Amino acid sequence: MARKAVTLSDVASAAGVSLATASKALNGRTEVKVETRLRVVAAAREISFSHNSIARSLARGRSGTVGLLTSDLEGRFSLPVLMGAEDALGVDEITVLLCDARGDSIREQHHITTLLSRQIDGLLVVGSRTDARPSLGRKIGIPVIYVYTPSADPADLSLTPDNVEAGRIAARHLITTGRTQIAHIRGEVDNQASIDRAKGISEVLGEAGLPIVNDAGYGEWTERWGRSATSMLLDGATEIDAVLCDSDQIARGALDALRAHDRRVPEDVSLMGFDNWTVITAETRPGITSVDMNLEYMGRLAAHTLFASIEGKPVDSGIEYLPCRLVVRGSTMFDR
Amino acid sequence: MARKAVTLSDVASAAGVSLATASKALNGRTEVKVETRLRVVAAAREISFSHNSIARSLARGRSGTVGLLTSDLEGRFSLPVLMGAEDALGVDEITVLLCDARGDSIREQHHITTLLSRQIDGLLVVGSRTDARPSLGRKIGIPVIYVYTPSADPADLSLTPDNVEAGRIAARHLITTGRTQIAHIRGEVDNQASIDRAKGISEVLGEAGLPIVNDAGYGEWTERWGRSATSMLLDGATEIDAVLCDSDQIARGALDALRAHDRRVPEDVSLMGFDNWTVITAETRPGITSVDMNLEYMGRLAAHTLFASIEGKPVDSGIEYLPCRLVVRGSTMFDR
DNA sequence: CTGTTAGCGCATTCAG
DNA sequence: CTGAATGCGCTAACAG
Repeated sequence: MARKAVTLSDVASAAGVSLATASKALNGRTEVKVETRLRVVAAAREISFSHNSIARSLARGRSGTVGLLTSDLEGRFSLPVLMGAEDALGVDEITVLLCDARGDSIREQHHITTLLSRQIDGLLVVGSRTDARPSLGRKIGIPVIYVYTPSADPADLSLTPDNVEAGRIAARHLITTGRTQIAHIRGEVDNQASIDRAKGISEVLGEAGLPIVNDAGYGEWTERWGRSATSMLLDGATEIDAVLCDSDQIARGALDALRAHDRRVPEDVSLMGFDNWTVITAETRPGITSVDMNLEYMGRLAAHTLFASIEGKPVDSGIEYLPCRLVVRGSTMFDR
Repeated sequence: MARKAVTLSDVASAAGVSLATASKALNGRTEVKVETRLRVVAAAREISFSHNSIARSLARGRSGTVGLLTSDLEGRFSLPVLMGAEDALGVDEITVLLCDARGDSIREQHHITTLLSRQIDGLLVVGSRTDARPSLGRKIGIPVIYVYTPSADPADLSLTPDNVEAGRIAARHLITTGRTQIAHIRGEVDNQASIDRAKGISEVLGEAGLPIVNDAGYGEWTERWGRSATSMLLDGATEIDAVLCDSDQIARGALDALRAHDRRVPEDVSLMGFDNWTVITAETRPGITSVDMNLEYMGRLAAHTLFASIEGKPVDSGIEYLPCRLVVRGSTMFDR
C-alpha cells in the first residue's frame, strides 16, 4: 500500500553494481561504460525506481525549487504571471513553492523565512501593481527577480510592462483610426501605470498636435467610475470622439454610459481600455479594444532568467520594460 | 554574501550542549531542562540559525509539503480553492508545491511523478468543473483529496459544492420574492453543475406547484449565450417574471437582453446567476443576485482535512457536498 | 535530563 | 571505468 521506498541501492544490487556506479549511471555521468549504464537504467525501470529528490537535494546542496511570492493572488495580474512561470520552470524540472502574502508585509517576511529554510534556489516576487516596492535586499543569498511590481532598488532585476509605450500604442491607434478629440479616463491617483500611460499618450498626441481631454480626474478601477467619468465628460464643454480608459473595467463602464447618452461606439465615439482582460473586453458589444500587457510571457521570461541566474550566468539588473500588444476589437473598428 | 550555512551543530557548540540536545530543545521536546532550552534558543537566535528543512525532511521522512495539482489555473474556480488551501496550510507550517496540468493528462501524470519524487506528504487535486474525473488510484501511497471536481471512485474523498441545494436556494429565493413564472437558462449540455441545479430548481418549483420554463435549451457559459437565450425566451409564448441563469456571465448577458427588450429588472423580471463572481455580479446595475459556492472555504476545509489525514487521523470517503450561500443584490430586490 | 551513535537516500571524492 | 568511503544537516533511538 504505502510505497515501498525503492532506493538507489536497490537498483545497484539489482543491476549488480555498486551504489556509486548506479548513481553515476542514472545521472548520465560520462565515467560509466555504456553497457553498464544500460544495465542500471534497465534495472531501475524494472523495479520502478524514482529518485528521492529530498535526499538528492541534501547531497547536492540545491533543492530544485524556487519560491513564488505573490502579494495578492486574487488580483488578475499575479495569476497570468504565475502561470507563465510555472510553465517555464516545469520544463527545467524545477518546481514552484507558492506563497501568498496577501499584501501583508509581516506575512511576507514570514514566507521568505520559510522559503529560505526550504533551501529554494531562487525567488520570484510578483506584485499586482506597477508602483515600485521595497527591495528584499541582497542578503538573501539567492537570485531574486521582481515581476510586474518592480523593486525600488536598481541593483535588483525587475520585469514590468512598458506602460509608457502602452500609452503610445493606444494613442497612435486612435489617431490612425481618425480620432482627434481624445479623452483619457484615469484610474487611481498616483498610480504608476496611469502616470506612465498618460505620459505615452500625451507624447503621441503632442507630436500630432492634438489636445488631450483630461477633465474627469481620477477614480477607481471600476465600471462605476467609468460610467460616472464618462457622463461627466459628455456633459462637459468639449466634444470628444474617443475615450481611452486606464482599465478594461473602466472602459466597460464607459461603454454603458456612452450608450445611455446615445453615442454610438465606435461610430460616434471610439473606446479603448488597458490590460486586455478578456472576460471584460471580449464579451461586450462591441468588444473593447485594449492593450495587452503580455503577462504570461513576462512570467515565462522571469522564470527563464531566474533559472539562468541560478545556473550562475550573469543577468542584468535594473528595471526591464517589456513590450505590450494592441488587441483590436469592435470598439475602435468600423468594419465587422 | 552567500548565506554561511549556520547549522545545528554551530548552535550546539555555541550553547555548549550536544547536537542532539540542541535539536530537542529547538523542537520543543519535553525531555530538556527549561534552562538549557532557553540557552539553546538564545544561542540559535544569536547566530541567526534557521533549520534546513531539506535535511529535516530527510531525517524525519516527511517533507512538510503538499502538492496542489490543478487542471486549469486560468479558470476562475481553481484560484479561490488554491487561496483557501494555501492559507490553511500555511498555518500548519506546510508549504504548497504548485502544478498546473492545463487539462492535459500526460502532463498531469508527469507532475504527479515529480511531486511524488519530491516526497510530498499529501495531494490536493482541484479541477474546474463539477463533473467527476478519474481517480488517481490508491497506489500513490499518500492521502489525496479531490476538490471541486470529484473523483469517480467513491473510495476517494471529494469535496464539491452542493449544486442541487444551490438550485433549491435560488428557486426558493425567487418564490419568496413573489415570482411565479421562472425560466432557467442553462449552461453547457451534460454539465453536472447545470444538471444538479436544474434538479434542485424543479424540486422546489414542483413542491410549490409552479411551472419551469426551460425553452431556451443549452449553450455556453458566456454573456453572448445569455443574451440570445433571453431574447428567445422573451420572444416565446410564455410570459416570464424571473430568469435564473446557470452562471453570472450568462446572467449579465440576460440583463443586457432584458434591458434591450424594455423589461425592468427587478420590477418586471427578476434575475439571478450562480457562482457569485463579483467581477461580474457586483458591477452591473442593478447588481446580480447569485449563489456563492464558498470556494475559498472549500479549499481551506480540504487543506485541513488533508492535514488530518497526513497526521494519520481517519477521514471519510465519498463525495462531500458543501453548502452554498445566497448573495442578494438589486436584481431580485425591490428596496434600495 | 543529556550525549552518543546511527542512519535518512543520495552524490562525490578518491583509490583501485 | 568501478567501488568503498565520506558527508549533506538533522532526527531518533538508545545509553549514560
